[in-house]
Amino acid sequence: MTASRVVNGYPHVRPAVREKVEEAIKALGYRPNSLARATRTGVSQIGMLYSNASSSNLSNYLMGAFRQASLSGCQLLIEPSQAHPTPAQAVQKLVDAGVGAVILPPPLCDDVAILESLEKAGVGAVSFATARPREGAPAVFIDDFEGARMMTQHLLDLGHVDIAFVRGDPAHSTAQLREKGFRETMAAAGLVVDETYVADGGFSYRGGLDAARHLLGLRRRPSAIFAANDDMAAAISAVAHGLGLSIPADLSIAGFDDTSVATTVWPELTTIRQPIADMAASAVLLAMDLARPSAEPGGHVQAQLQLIERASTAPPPA
Amino acid sequence: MTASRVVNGYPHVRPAVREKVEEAIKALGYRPNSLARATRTGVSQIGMLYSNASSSNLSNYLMGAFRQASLSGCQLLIEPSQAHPTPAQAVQKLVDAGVGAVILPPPLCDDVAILESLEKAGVGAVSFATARPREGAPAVFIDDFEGARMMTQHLLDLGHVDIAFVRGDPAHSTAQLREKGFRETMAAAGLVVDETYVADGGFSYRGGLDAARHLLGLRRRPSAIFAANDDMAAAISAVAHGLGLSIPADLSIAGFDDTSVATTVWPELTTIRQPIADMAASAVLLAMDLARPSAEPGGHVQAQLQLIERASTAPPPA
DNA sequence: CTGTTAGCGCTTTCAC
DNA sequence: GTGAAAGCGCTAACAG
Repeated sequence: MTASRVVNGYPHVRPAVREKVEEAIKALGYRPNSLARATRTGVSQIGMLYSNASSSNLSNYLMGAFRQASLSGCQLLIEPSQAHPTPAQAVQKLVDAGVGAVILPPPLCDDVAILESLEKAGVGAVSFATARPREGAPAVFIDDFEGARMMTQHLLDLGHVDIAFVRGDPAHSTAQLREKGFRETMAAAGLVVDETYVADGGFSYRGGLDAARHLLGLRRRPSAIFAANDDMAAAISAVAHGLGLSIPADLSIAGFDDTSVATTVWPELTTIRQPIADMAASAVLLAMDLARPSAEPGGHVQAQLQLIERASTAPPPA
Repeated sequence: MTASRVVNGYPHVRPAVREKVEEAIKALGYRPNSLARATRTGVSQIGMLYSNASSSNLSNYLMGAFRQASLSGCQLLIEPSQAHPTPAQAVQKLVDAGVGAVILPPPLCDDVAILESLEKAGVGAVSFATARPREGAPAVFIDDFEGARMMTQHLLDLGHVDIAFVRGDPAHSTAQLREKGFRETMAAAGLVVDETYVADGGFSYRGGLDAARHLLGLRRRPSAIFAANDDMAAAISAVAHGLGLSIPADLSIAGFDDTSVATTVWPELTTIRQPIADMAASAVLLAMDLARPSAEPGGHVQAQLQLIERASTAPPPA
């Protein structure tokens, strides 16, 4: 019993005893059995939706979530939201399966109807990677505005002035914030954004292709293009190569997300990394809190962004 | 107890009773608790290595494995093999963690040294997606030769004659088999493979770029290129676009694997789909068998391949 | 064919 | 502060 307390870091154990237990743990190579633990604590299943949309990030999302679930001894039920006619049905399936809480990625995490039906069913929801976390609702998120600001500043610091921006899908709140981050940073540097330098890419490779053709066909070509995600940045890279431009000597390209395509294309993309796996792990933890009867809702976790400098950006041509 | 027998589909239960139990299960919405089950059956942890190499397939791999692990109530320990100086150390870490069996993707599944050290440690190994399953060793795999044959035949049926091939990393046994499948199908059609039409791509996007530059720079350009995986096919597509070629009107491109890039690029790639998620699930099942004391090794599971016809292939230009 | 007993590894509760 | 008792949901082994 005392050993249990030590393992769980509970108080009311004399330091001397605690130390002895810890020694024994090491000596015996003891590892707690999270399955057995779960039988007692009764932490049930938690549901996780996913949409193929952010498919490059999917593996990190799954990995982080499952690793945490393993550690915490809870069961994760994953459900592809597009396998159902409507996302609401996907959520319903999880509720019927008896999950204690649900993790909702965008755009579901901003869907009021789904949130309400969940509340009615008494099942908690954790918003994952939402751009606007709501008060009193558990959420894990990043600061999209700040990420865009960091990247824009990076390009500015490199000496770029003619910077183009490729927008994401305006339906996603993240896309709006990233654009805002770009615009305000440009303004703060005293630069006016030429509207022909802002193109729509819809977060897709295909959209990035179109945007790149427009941008690189301009009389006065930008010296750098900042795309709101990596898929679009990869498309821009492909088009630029096609036009015989060398990257980054003739053109700098920057992405956002640090998904696997960022290191697949050549040269590898300078981008903003979101710690998706850690974020998913946090979401599982929040969901487990929610599933407990002692539900104390409202935990917010903001993940740290990081600028990853790779080979696709450099100072502008002289 | 009788209920337990029914749930597990054991014999020695009168049909009438079985039916009654099943009714009750339905009426009560009973769902077995796989965690509790696992405490009794003692099915321990099973380890799973992964390499970023096939990163696009990673999410399917993880998803299939975790879903099965959830169902079977076993814990999955995943370890990125490149997080360690040598793959052997990654395996060792899992062994030290106390896993009962390990799932090995390529190229680890063909590494004799690793297999031997595992045997010495008394830990079973399941080969995942190996090209040459060994007798007496559990494995789940596909017929790479047959997949390459299917695709080559598809191009042949479309009317192509000048078909180029982009090889994978020759260190992977799958790469060798895919090339063999291509060559033998061409030979069977009475066609001689022009060696300038066979290029190395090393399974990477970068390598595909180089191969495409070589192939599309040839005096007599092939009318179709078959790449041994989707990453390389995507690279070829990018280069072709750059040269102003229209796909598939001027050039057909085919890939292999049906990873997410196949539907990311435009036009979407005709490719060979492997049911990675199902394969991973099978691997977990095999691993669990292995972890039990009653170890009856040698299960082989061959997964079914499917040709996915998308927009990147068409008859050759007139 | 069916039911009883015991126990998996852990934690909650409550005595001491 | 510490430990004894009980029980989570399930199944192996045995008894009837």
